[in-house]
Amino acid sequence: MRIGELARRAGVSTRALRYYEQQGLITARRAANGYREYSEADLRLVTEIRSLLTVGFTLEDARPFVACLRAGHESGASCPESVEVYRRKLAEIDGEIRTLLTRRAEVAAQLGAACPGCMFGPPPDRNEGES
Amino acid sequence: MRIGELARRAGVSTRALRYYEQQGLITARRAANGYREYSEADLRLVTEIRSLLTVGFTLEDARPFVACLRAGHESGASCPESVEVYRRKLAEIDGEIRTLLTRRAEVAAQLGAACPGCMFGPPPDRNEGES
DNA sequence: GTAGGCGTTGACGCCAGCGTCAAGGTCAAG
DNA sequence: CTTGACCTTGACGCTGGCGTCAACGCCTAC
Repeated sequence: MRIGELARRAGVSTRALRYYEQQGLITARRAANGYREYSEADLRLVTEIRSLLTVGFTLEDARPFVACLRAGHESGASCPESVEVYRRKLAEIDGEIRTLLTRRAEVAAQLGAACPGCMFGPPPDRNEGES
Repeated sequence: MRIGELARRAGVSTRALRYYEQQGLITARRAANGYREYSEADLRLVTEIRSLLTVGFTLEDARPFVACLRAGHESGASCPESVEVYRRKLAEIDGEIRTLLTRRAEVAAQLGAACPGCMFGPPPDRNEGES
């Protein structure tokens, strides 16, 4: 398939696909006229990238997953490099959550001091986030 | 005082001060030779801006606080516009925390599926963030 | 005079992940 | 032949808060 079809099926823009290629995440066979030609495996790669991005990963983070799929594994997370990225990201997210909780407490304290009676409820509980 | 001294006393770069001025957050009287001249009140404004930025506010968010101080109030948070920014920010932070908790759960689930036994403990609890 | 430590404005660089034109080539349908 | 949908590369724009030159003026000390 060509880039337009891949874009539609993957739910991304053609610009994004060319960008991923430029970043070395995906590659494309070229037809005689210069058009990019993609396979079903490429669709799989792009959907993997997209799902990772939507969870807050960067394109750099996605590299090991793509490499893992390219290496023939069924899941992009089957390789130790991918697992390592997961662990790193988990720690990173935890750090951000802690930072935000600290900020929230500071801002809430300031708001409470400036305007007693303006407060809502408590910070979001971790139970809410679990699906 | 001139820009260098203000920068040292406020703990920011001169570039930052000129940027705040360009954004209309602070203003400076000009000496005969064109040098910016600041007062103690300006130092107060800059420290207010800095403390807000470190808590995750943008310069845009800081505007009402600066205006409040300029209006003669002792605290930048004494004005209703500032309080409104606090409320907005609080809600914003809560949203980000919820997003991160959701992501954390998703990533943890993926990690658990890809590598059973790789998990650490639970997500950070809200009690940790409160000083 | 001159070294050098202060100040001035202007403008590009950075980070990420693209959006959005610009200016064209390709190909099938009518 | 022409229209029009598709494709190509190249390059600037965007968001925020500055860092970092560049090229120059001011002022004091020696």
